[in-house]
Amino acid sequence: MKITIYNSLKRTKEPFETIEPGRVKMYVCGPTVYDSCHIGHARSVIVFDVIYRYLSAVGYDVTYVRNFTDIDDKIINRSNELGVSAESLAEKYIDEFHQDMDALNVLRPTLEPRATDHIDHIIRIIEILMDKGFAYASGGDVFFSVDLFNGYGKLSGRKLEDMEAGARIEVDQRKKNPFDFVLWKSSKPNEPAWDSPWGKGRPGWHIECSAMSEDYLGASFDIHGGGKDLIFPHHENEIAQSEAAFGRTFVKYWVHNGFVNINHEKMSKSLGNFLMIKDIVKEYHPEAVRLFLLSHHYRSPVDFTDQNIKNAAAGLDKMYALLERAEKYLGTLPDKDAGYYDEVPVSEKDFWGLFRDAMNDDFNTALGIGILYDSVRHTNRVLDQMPETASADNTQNRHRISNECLHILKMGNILGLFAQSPGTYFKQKKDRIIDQKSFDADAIDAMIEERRAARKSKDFKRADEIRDQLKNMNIEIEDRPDGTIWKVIS
RNA sequence: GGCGGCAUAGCCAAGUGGUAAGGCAACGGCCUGCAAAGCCGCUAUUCUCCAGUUCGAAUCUGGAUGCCGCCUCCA
Repeated sequence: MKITIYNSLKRTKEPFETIEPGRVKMYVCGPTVYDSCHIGHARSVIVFDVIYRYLSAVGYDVTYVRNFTDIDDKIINRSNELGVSAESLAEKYIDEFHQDMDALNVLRPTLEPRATDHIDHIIRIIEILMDKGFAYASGGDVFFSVDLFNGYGKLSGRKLEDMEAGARIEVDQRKKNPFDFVLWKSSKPNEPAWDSPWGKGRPGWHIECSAMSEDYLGASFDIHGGGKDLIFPHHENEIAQSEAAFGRTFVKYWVHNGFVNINHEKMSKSLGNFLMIKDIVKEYHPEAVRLFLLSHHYRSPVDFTDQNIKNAAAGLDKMYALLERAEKYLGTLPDKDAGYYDEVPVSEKDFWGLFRDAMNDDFNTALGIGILYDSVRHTNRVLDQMPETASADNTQNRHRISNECLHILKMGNILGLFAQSPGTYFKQKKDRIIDQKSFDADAIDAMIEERRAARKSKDFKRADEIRDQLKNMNIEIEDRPDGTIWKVIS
């Protein structure tokens, strides 16, 4: 089955055919680094991380570029407020971005260019646009003339004459058309500035992406992504600039992810309900955040609520519990890149194949996660039918379990799950809770030991008393063949 | 005003013409000293409403209602 992608430009799903066979060139708009990243950034980054992982996994040679916008009005304003240089402010938030994304188990893209490293290239493109008559200078600013670009509005489906110019912002009188946008912006004293043929200034927002994408991917490339809000004006303007300058189709597939709401409300400054990544990962496992976000189709809005994220966290526990069980049985889990044992009958369902079908259909991770749950349940069922430890069992059964785990690990690898060993996962989780709730782990272990002794001497009354005591402390115990474990009920 | 999206069980959520995935919760069973975990079963004759196309519609068309997003250098 071939991959289909929903193309925002055509408003329909299309078969995915790369410009160059076997190669994918992908550009995704990264953050403007003037503040910490919130859950919305996480979604966008994770969505494209999964697309990157998947395309790579199925054999494409993927060049993935994600930029940093490190010069912009917001950065300048913030740096003035804080009394630090724009450069050091950007540096700080680039570091923080990396910390957040590493925590979320996001792979680094092939390249992470910064706007300020591409000023020369930006100026060259503006010069091309001036030469071709698409741009005009006024004062120290340079504007792009939208009326001269045939096809302006094709991505966002807007017609210039239908839009309410200046409905919400004052129209700049120097513009020939209110929708003309700035390519080069003259600087005020003490603002970061670069020399240009039009005087000292800095690039406009949109032009940097045209420059950086052309630099690393060429004038035409396969996939351009970003949040839905970027469709207009950012991506519309990128198309206009790049196609006007280079005379070629800019991007083949436009991919846009939906928003994250918090308790049914849009995140906004006025509501003050921004959820920052660094705060979320203090409370929830980063992979639970991934599982939650990827449980919805990437184009749909998702609603971040306590209930929903807890649901995902419980699901992740269930998956890791199965992996722990299998690991105990096998001694060690198979490597995700290992081959299947083909001398044992493959399970009645090829879960990895089904997962691939789901991903091939416009990266339907929600459907894929359903298949992942299916395979977890199936593997639990198979394990139920086998002796508890591998020592008493035969090679064929071991290989069968190994194959099932391989399916699960491969799916997890695409979704960015199961980066930890089950042992580490559960230990970290427990340590974190002990730390947060100041539990005395030794005391709990002592109670469990006392209960074990009571059970051994058939004093079930005492054993149940201890269990009830623990339950009152929000601790639940589980008697396994090889001992009793405990966990905190959340 | 222009453009776009969404409405599926108590909750979350897949599903774009062939008879409703998956998760959570609830309930019944197996297992267990009893639990927990795991497994099995059960849980929407039906997909906001009305009309139409079709042998057949959650899926297509028209209309209604409700909710949401973009048109602000917000992912």
